[in-house]
Amino acid sequence: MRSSKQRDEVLRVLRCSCDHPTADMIYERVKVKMPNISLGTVYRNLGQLHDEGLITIVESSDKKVHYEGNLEDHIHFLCKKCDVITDIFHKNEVPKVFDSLGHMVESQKTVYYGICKDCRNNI
Amino acid sequence: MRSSKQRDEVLRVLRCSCDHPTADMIYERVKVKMPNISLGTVYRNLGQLHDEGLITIVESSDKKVHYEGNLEDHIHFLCKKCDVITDIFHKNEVPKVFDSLGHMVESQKTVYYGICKDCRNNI
DNA sequence: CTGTAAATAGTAATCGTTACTACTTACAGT
DNA sequence: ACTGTAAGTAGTAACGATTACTATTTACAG
Repeated sequence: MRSSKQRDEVLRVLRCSCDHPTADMIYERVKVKMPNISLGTVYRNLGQLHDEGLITIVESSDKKVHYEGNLEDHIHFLCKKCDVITDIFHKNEVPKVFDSLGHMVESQKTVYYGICKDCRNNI
Repeated sequence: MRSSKQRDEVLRVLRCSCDHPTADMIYERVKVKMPNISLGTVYRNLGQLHDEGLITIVESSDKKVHYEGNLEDHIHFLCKKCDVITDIFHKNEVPKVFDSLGHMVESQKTVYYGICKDCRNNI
């Protein structure tokens, strides 16, 4: 992967975003410093950064893909009314944290990511 | 919500599916018994069933929404090569299960769902 | 420098999902 | 049973997030 100013700026913007922006939101923020950047460039670089493991994709309620630049291990609370995603960093005190934040938890999901047996053998 | 044969069939198909089908896959399966059903009907009923909490949405690697009719509490393993989603029901023995299945886990995500403080107060 | 392959801007195309419309159906009230 | 009506449906058009394409620019190895 060659270096590019556009990709650097996309990554910088995402590292500075504490919300979980979509490609379009990132596009608008990158345009502040790079008015001529193309939306396609943002999409391509987000894909590359994700492939490299430098950013992650966050599940959301709308149909758009949300990105996150904070790689620190944490969990998400997703409000089903306003769709806001809240970061929770105190992993070991989850019930206590939700209690103090005032959020009402209704359910939870855990997903593991990796490579399955078949794909490992068929390389 | 009034009863409808189409919605009953969509739910029946999803209850019998052990994979995690998309709206289009469900459409094809429902068409076996109801050849004239409309794709829009499938989408609308999937939305209603989800709103009623009778089915759940599963995160996936492609851009499509995957549905699940199995409400039993379990976790998912998502292969990043073949995108197959595997159900894991032995929640308390996760590392052991992955070991015996031969899957290589690289990362995990936990998401909590509910209603946030602000939305609870603004009702 | 210079050749080249990757990256970009701008635009067109794709396709999963929603919206719309005329028609049908479930079902509550008579 | 009838009937009014509002929800549900089939079929099709529209939408919009994402991807593909193309001519041009840029990074960088030799």
